[in-house]
Amino acid sequence: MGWSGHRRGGRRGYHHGDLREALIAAATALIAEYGPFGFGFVDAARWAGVSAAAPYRHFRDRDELIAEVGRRGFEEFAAALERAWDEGRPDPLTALTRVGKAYLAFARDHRAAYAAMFDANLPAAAHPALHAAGERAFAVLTRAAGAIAALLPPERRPPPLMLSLHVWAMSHGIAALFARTEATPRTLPMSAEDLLEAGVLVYLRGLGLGGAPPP
Amino acid sequence: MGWSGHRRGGRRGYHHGDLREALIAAATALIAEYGPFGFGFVDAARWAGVSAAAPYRHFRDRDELIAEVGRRGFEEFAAALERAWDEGRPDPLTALTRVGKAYLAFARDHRAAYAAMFDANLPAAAHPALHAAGERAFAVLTRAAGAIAALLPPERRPPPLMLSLHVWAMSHGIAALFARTEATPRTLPMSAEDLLEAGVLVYLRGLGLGGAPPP
DNA sequence: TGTACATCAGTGAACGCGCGTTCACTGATGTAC
DNA sequence: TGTACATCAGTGAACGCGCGTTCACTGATGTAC
Repeated sequence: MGWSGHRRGGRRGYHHGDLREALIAAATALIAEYGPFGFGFVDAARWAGVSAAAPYRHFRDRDELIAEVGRRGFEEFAAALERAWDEGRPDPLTALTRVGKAYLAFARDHRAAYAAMFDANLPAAAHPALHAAGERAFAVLTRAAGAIAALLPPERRPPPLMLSLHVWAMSHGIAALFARTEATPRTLPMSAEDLLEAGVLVYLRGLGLGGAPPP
Repeated sequence: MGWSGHRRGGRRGYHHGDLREALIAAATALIAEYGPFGFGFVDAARWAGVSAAAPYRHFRDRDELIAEVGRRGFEEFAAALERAWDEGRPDPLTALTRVGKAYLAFARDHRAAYAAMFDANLPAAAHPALHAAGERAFAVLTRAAGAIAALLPPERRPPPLMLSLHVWAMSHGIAALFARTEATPRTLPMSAEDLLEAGVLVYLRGLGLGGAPPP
């Protein structure tokens, strides 16, 4: 995956073969362990088994490396949400619930990418590719929101953008507060997934979707 | 506020007078500017105008200083939410809307504290006072959620804890994604405050509160 | 197929820097008498 | 009221350390002929 060269396995000689990829893998591993601020260029080089000067052949600085981890993260994230949405099959509400689970699964399984995407706080202006990828991922959500909104008669139809912002905010809030177990050993009455699913369902019901209030 | 001594104004002689407070102020200023990972013990000392060794008289290390900023943040946060809730006057829905605004206002006006509270990721076990203060702040939300839930007939009443987790998650999500303007110059169709208010109202309507779906 | 050459990824030594931490000290403060 | 003394907050010098960055270099690779 993403491995373009003819070399296989580890380092073979004076040249690395695919140091760029190795550095991205290093950053991913190190961010997952120490957070986006807890690692450095030298770490990444050491992890990849090259000298401290080598990374400069591939990245201007640390931020550019983090930005690349985040950019790829957003691409994968968009693909995962897209897959979960599956064009709204079998119906938009079921599909949106699946998207929520995919969101949390991504945050949990790609901690480094998620941190690079949302915690690293890289200025959009300095990292346009990162920002553009973020927009693409968000667009998937907004498209889903459009399909949900279309279930309602036009006069009660909310702006899809608002809907997607709400879903995104609740997803991110739950991911940030509860799904990354490490620091907050808060005892939840339910799993993060169930909490998000319940929240989104209540919200959709508030829009007039999915039946009457609970019995 | 919190100034217990008889000294006023700045440094006067060999002894600082209230270095502990000065270091907390320094950390607050520095975290607001560089984030919880972007400053160090030496910075804080310099900011407070003392030698690099002085902070050790008051804090074991950097984390303990951050934890104290976070602990105080949670105390203030709890007080601000409590004030906004105002025992649910004039009615719980109006009061909860006020709490939402207070939440975002706090995140914006106390960036350093908010970051120390939610981004610094200090292990709860190592910082029990911080964790306890966090619980107290969360308890305010849960109390409000109880009053909201009590508006519903028992057979349709959701667990207050779930309700408060949902409100908290959406508030934190919006604060993290949109209210801290710096990194994400996303153009919102409305203010973060209005977005949160709308989200919470839709959610409450989904619970069966606050009237029918919009016209 | 072989050879000379250009390219450029990675080296390793070197640097300045600022951080965290320690230590014996110093001098301001409060208190006992 | 004055004096001697204990306390301890803050000093400043010193240290080791690892980071980021630069530089002239080296040697592996691919390619032109």
